[in-house]
Amino acid sequence: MSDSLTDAATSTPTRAKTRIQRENESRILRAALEVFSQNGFHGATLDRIAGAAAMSKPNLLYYFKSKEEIHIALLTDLLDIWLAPLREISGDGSPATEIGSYIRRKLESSRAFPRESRLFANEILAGAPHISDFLQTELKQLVDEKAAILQGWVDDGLLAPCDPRHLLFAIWSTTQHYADFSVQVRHVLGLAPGDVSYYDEAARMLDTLFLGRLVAPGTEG
Amino acid sequence: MSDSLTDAATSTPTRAKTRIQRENESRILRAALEVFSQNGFHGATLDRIAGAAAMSKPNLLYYFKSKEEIHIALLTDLLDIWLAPLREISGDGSPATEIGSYIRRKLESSRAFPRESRLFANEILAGAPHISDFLQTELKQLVDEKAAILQGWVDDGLLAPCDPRHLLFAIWSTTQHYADFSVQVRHVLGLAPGDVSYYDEAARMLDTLFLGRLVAPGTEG
DNA sequence: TATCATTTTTACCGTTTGGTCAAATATCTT
DNA sequence: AAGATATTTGACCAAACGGTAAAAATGATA
Repeated sequence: MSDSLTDAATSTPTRAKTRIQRENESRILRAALEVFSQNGFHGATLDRIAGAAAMSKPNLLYYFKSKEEIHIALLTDLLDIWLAPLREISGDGSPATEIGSYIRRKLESSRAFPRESRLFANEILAGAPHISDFLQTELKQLVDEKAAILQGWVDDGLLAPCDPRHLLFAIWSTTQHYADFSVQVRHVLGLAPGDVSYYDEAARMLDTLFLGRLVAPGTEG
Repeated sequence: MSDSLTDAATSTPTRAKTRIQRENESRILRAALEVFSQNGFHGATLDRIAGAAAMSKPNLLYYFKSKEEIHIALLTDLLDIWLAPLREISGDGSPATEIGSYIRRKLESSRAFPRESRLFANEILAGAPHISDFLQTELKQLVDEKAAILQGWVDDGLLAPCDPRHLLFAIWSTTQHYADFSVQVRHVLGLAPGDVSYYDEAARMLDTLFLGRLVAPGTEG
C-alpha cells in the first residue's frame, strides 16, 4: 500500500553495526519470517514476532521502526533467493540439462527455504503491494532474457513449440507447490506434519514431466 | 484453530429462509469472498466486508454470528468447486483424453473462480486450520481412487512411469497458478491489471507439457 | 572506575477490531 | 389496520493492535 522496496535503499548515513545489533536483527528477522510466512502480514502481530524472538515488543521496535519495515526487509532478502536459480540458466548447455538443473535448483530452493516461499506466495496473493515494481522491472527483464534463450531452442527444434514464459510459469508453480502447499501434499500422501520425504519423488515426477514424454506415443487424440 | 467444517452441518432446527435472508446472505458471501481472497482471513475486516456488501456491520452480524462463520461458509462452498473437476476423471477413457480434459476443467475453474482459488490458497498457506480434516479424509480418499486409475495406465504402459499423486500435484499447481499468481503472471507478460487473455496460451502450454513431449528426443542426457 | 553510548524495560496511548445491545424500522400475516 | 415477526440502525464495549516516551540497566571505552 505504501512504500516500495526500492525506497528502502536510500537510508541516512549508517553507523557501523554493533555485535548485539547484528545478533538481534537476525533473531528478529528469523522470528518474523516464521510468523509472517504462517499467518501473512495482517495475521502476524508484533507481540508474536517479539515472543518468537524472545524479546519485548518495544525492544523489537528499537531495531525496526515498524512492522512493515520488518516485512520489507524480509522481502528484500527473499527476492535474491527467488531469482538466483533463474539467473543461472545459460544458453550454452542443452535444453535438457539446463531445464533439468533449473528445476532441481528451484525444487531445492523450495526444500531449503519453504518459509521464504510461503512469504512470497502470501505477497503475490495479496496483490504484490510491495514488490509489484520488482515484478514489472527486474523480474520481467530477467524472464525476457531467459525466455529468449528458450525460444532459441524452440526455433532450433530442440524444444517443443511453446511459449517460453508459460514454460517458466509451469516450472515455478510445480516446484513452489511443494513448499507453499506442503500441508496439502502431506495430508494427501498421509505423511506426518514435519515429513518432507516427498521431495525425491517430486524430483522424479518433474524430470519425467519436463524432460521425458509423459503420455506414451500413439495414445493421444 | 477452532471449529472444523464438518461441525457446521449440525445446526439447530432451521426455520425456512426469507427472501431477504437469502438475498442478504448471498450478498454478504459475495462481498466476503472478494475481501477474504484479497487480504486473507486476518487482513479482512468486518467493516470492509460490510461495506462491500453495502450493509452495516451489525446488520451483517445479524446473518452470520461471527467473522469465522462467514469464512467457514465460504470454504464449504469452495470445496465442492475444488473437487468437481477431479471427480469427473474416469478410467474408461484414454489417458490423453482424461488427463487433457481434467486439465481443461481445472484451468477453466481457475479462470471462472479466481477468488475461490485464492481463498483456498490462503487457507492452505495458513496451514489449513479449517480444512485439514477435509484434506485428510475426503480429498485423500478421492485422490487415492483416482491415483489408482492413473496407476493402472502406468501399469498398462499407457502413461509414463510416475507417482500418480505427484502427477496430480503438478496439474493442480500449474492450473491454480494462473489464478493464485495472476498478478505475477500479468506483470511478467506485461499485461494490464484485469487482463486474463493469457489463458489460451496457458492451455496450449499445459497440453504440450502433460500430453506431448516437451524436449525433443535425442537431446537428453 | 568514571563516562558515555547502547540496549532493555515499564508504563502507557490512540486506534482499530470483532462483537453486543436495545431501540427503531420495515415487512409479513390475519 | 393491528399485531407479530423480521430486519436495520446507532451507540457502545472490551480486547488487541501498532507504536511511543522516558527511565533504568547494560555494555563499551578510556
